Amino acid sequence: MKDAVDLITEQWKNVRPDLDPSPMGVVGRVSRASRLLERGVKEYFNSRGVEPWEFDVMATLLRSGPSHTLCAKDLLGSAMVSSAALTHRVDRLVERGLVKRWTCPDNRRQVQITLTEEGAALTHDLIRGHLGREDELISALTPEERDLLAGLLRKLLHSLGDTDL
Amino acid sequence: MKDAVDLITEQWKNVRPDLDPSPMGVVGRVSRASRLLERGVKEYFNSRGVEPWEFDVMATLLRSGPSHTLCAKDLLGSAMVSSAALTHRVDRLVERGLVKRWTCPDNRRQVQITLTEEGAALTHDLIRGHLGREDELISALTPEERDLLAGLLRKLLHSLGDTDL
DNA sequence: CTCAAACATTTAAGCATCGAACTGTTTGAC
DNA sequence: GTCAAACAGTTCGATGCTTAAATGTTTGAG
Repeated sequence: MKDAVDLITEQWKNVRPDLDPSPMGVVGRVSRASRLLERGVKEYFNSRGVEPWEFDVMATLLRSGPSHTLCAKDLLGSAMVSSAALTHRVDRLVERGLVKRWTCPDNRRQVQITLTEEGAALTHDLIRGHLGREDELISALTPEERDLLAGLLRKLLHSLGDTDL
Repeated sequence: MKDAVDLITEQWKNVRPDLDPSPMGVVGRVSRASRLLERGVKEYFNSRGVEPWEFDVMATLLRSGPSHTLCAKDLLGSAMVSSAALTHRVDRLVERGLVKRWTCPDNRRQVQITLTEEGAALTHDLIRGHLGREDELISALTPEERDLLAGLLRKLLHSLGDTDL
């Protein structure tokens, strides 16, 4: 069964027979799959009145430990966005009362961000449905295929220098 | 070898042992890989004074056939962006003299977009380096692994309704 | 001790995106 | 033939992102 990327690589072969378009077969599919998956994830969060990035920040705090607190720099590690974008995200979450921002007394350069009770409760409430939605989105793949796919991507991510923390 | 997503799923298992975070193992990795790959691709294009979306539009026209022409609707099919975004992209490319926009005489609702000589030459010039860069980005994977990965993603994309044309 | 460099975050300016409303064109049911 | 609905693009307003510059804090070389 052909997909959009097969059509694209075939077209390239016609136009530029001197080149091997196969790298697109991987990069293009990762990119397209990411967009479609993120679209599906966004649908779920929007149905719950939340933006995906709001969940991302809150989930990182919830996951981080019982204090539900991280400094901006550590939050930045998982977020894959610029520090300016993180400042903006935290601004919005503070406005919504989902996180608190406070200066660390030990190092007044650092800003600590803590999930409020409300933020923690909301995140706990969202995570089950979120995982359910993700499971739905990849339901075409068998458990073995999922593991295989995750394993290949892990190897790729490692080579690209992906690191948390 | 663990990656960032392994750490995230482990943290979830601690915080919510009642849930199975494994769908994140797939969705999270696709998303992170996509961001890192796109960052690498952007570096190449920026080094050549072009934005990735400029190349995307021009490459779609170049691939489409000898006339290097498509109407906006067809361009939209491959782009995975809104029609508003496409209008904006074409505006910018017209300003740079890389494409021409003209109303189809047969159906005056349709706008045709044609690559200029300069746009076609630039795209021909960019494609080799682009494929080289993509090949570099996935160089950690063997040819067999690339095929396997592409195959799994093709299956996933198909289930998500990805279609060109 | 001092002060320049390093560090952590915020502010500022500019851009690409989106959804929704709008303009102009074509189709087809009557 | 007429006119409402469908269609193809564009415009508008708002959002979130980026890079670069700015602010305030800490460190450490001398």
